[in-house]
Amino acid sequence: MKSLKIPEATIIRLSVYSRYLHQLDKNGVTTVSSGQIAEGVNGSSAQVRKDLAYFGEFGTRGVGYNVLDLNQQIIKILGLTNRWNVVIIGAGNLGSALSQYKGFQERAFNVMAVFDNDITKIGLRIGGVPIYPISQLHDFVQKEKVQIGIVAVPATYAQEVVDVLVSAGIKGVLNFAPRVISVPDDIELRNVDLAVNLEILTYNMAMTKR
Amino acid sequence: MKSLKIPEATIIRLSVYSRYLHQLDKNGVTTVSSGQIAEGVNGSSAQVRKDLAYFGEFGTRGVGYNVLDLNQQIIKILGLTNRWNVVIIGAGNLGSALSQYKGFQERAFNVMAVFDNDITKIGLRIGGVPIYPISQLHDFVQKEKVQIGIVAVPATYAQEVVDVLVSAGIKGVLNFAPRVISVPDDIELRNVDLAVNLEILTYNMAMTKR
DNA sequence: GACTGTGAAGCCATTCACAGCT
DNA sequence: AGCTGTGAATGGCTTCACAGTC
Repeated sequence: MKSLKIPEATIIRLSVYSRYLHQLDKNGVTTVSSGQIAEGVNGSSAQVRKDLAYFGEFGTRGVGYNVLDLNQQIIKILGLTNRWNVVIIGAGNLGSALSQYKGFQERAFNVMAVFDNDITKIGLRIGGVPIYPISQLHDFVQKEKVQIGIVAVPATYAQEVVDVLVSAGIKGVLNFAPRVISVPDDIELRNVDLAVNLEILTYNMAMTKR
Repeated sequence: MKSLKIPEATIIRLSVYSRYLHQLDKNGVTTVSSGQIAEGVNGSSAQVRKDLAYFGEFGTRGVGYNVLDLNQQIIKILGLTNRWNVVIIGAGNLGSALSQYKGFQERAFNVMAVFDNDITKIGLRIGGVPIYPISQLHDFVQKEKVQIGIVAVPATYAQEVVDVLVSAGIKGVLNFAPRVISVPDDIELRNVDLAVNLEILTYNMAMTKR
């Protein structure tokens, strides 16, 4: 493996390129240049080439990139050639929305179950995904070899839930609770804070007003 | 105005500090050091001090920061002293979840209405927030002086909806649709792509396996 | 003694510019 | 002629280390 340190920003962009390439392919486009990709995703052509260069030489000089090949390569880089087993914890509004989110299924994610401790919800299904009690979370993760847990519970319970996931052998956590979470070093953790995103927006808006 | 260019990463962290300070305050803590904040948010103390130093001198040498004062200052920096009017477009799962998301109300955001073009939903309310037809979006934004639009419609309609928002005089857009959106230079745009977040997770997980 | 505020150093990411291929 | 791949230059963010203050 030659790669050593790849900027996270590069990975984010690769994911965006991938979606754009998929769109191009659907429109019957077979070849694309770094300049065209840049235009499609609001970036620069040098940036696109640099990002791809971390992982190999996917293009043809004088020509460009083959849309399908390139997308296949990116999908491989992102680790999406095999599907991932996912559980969602929290059957509230956000958890329900995430469990039906088409974008997950379309990429390589199987949402296998939702867990909640509201007795009235247990046994129900959200768009085909069953709801189980949190007491079964640990065993389910272990038995079904779930690799990713999406946390959509109130902030107060977030750490507690993550601890259960970790003890059951989860490998990655996507946390939507607005709370700082601790996990062991070998567990991947990403936080999505919806309010933070709005606040960055307002900061910029308040700024430009001057 | 002395500030010229503040890293976006700093703004994101300020938002996180703010939430942590709020939590400290609720626990009765009145004074805090940069080191303690760093510990609470998984950062470094130097980073905390640098972030704050962009905007002024809020601490006392040898002592630390006053929790309440500092949080007040950050809230001011983030532009959250006045409340912002927000509309959500798309009454699907995600739009519904967002419209009831407590984190928005708790900070400075009024979710005034949800818009959708599904006739069966018009007139209903999602947790107190009314649903109106998209045909009324333009006039509502204008009349109610809505500053922020949250886009939670399918990717195909996202640009279309944003165009309406812009023409009605919106100032900021938070886009959840997995599609690259164009807006004029004077409109703030932020994208939250849920699938991208999962994909970064899988990239890192696939990496560490080697 | 403890902790902030900050210049300087170090590190990382992006942009530039061009050599190399088709 | 057109476009990729990449070393070099630039710019930006983070970390270090310490002077300044309480």
